[in-house]
Amino acid sequence: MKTKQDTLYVGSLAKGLRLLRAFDEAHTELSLTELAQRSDLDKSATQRLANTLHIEGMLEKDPDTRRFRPSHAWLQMAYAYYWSDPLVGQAMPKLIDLSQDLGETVNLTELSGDHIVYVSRLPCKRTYFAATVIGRRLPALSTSAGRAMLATFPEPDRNAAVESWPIKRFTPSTTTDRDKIRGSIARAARDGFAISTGQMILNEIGVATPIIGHDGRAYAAVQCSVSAHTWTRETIIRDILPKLQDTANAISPSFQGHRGSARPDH
Amino acid sequence: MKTKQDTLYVGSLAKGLRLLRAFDEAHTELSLTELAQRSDLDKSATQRLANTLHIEGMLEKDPDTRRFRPSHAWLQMAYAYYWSDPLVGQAMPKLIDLSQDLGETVNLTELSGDHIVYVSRLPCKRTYFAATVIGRRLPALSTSAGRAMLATFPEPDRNAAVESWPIKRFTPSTTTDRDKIRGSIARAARDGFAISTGQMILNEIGVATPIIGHDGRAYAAVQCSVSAHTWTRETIIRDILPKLQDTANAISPSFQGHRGSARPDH
DNA sequence: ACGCATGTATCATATTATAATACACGACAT
DNA sequence: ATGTCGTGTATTATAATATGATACATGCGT
Repeated sequence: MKTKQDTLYVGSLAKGLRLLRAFDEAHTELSLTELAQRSDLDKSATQRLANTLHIEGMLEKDPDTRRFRPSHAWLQMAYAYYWSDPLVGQAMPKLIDLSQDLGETVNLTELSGDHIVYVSRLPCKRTYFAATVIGRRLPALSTSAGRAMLATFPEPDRNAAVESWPIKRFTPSTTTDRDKIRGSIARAARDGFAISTGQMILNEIGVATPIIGHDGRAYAAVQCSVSAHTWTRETIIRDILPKLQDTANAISPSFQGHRGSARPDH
Repeated sequence: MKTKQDTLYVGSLAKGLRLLRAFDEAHTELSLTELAQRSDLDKSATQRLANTLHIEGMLEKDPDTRRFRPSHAWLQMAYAYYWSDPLVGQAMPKLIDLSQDLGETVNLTELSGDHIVYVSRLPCKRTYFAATVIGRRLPALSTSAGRAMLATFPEPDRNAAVESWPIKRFTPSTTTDRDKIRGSIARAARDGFAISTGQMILNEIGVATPIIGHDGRAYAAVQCSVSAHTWTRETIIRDILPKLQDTANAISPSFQGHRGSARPDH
């Protein structure tokens, strides 16, 4: 759009990234023309860029169907990420203990702009695979983890987020009323944890506790997803919450600072 | 091997990818000059490309230290990968059951050229975090999973691999003798599973069973890593192996075909 | 056999990325 | 203070590079 502005901006690289972003849960393998459509590039550009990505091992190409797919290199990216994120190394052993102790699925999530990202996931009970895979992004306001984190922010920031951050309706019971969300976050600020019901999946309850950073704010949270068939708000608070909080608290002190999410603001 | 390759090769994109590849377990955050050195690009190119990657959200930049790091987008790549890999969706529920049943760490690995890649990982016991993170690549010949897969290949292919594929010494007890490896694979071909001891980490035993594809070959394996302090070859074969095999067999029939790993051969 | 959609290859053109340069800032040493 | 070094940043003129229109090839359906 405004590629013109900067001589420090390499358009070809950016276009190549657009090809990569064309793949998601609904588009797992793409033909050349689909790729072109989804990344809004003309056929020639797509051809050249996709070919380059293929040669460089970022895209696999089925010799028969001629369709492209993410390669194993995409997993290596996650590998590199894990090492680069100081929180992951600190948290993993404790999260493993927690999941063994609880016998329920435990997740580590981080704030990423106005979304949360599932950074690590320890599935225990059989659960919807789809629900939370590593790397999934969800609107922070619609998740227990996001609310637990936001609850640690000063009130002005909190309110600004509640007003402007995106919300997406996943189930009929997803909360879209921002006032209710504000209330939920206020309660989380008071209690130190957040619980949400059926926001993403029906009959799914999420409970999250914040991992507080050096500045008193949380940019990460420990989250636990359980079935509403076997758990209630009360039993969760009684049996899960204490251990969840212990884990989050055990991670917090050993974790100082958070990854600057600054974007260029030219 | 310069641009002369083709007019279908976009050098700028390839260079950008080299920047991404500069990050690994030993290089978790890089300054501009480090980035330039590691990707073998001059300062100007690095500046432009890194800036582009930053603007596009692929690299975070610490405003103070000016150093770059992988962003959350790197996790999203793994997310997209998971959806694109037909094996993952099939295997996950069964792997979860298995890990719950065994109470030991279970991994799903795939063959990627002459390496194996950890595609999914379900940690149970506290274990070295470093050992196996998602996305890690290891020389196939040095791993139980790699040998279990190779064992399903016709003998000529097997031998060619044993001769030419790379080996890396990780511990004093890593097997570097290719004849011994050939023997290990031959045994795996006979038994239908592979066991290796102390290849990656001392006092660590790996056992793997192949996930057989449509052509009788395995491009994936279910693997289990346990401590030599609590397990022996015999107890593993008695208590772990049957369940491991059941799981691999349960995945195999529902999984037809494998992702073509064809590279361009111009 | 035909049209249509898709993947592939080619090539002249100028848009685009390039790499040399100069500037700014902080660290450290004398 | 004053110097040098190592950085990160910004600005150019230059031509090399990516571009996209085009033509060719291939398969699929009717």
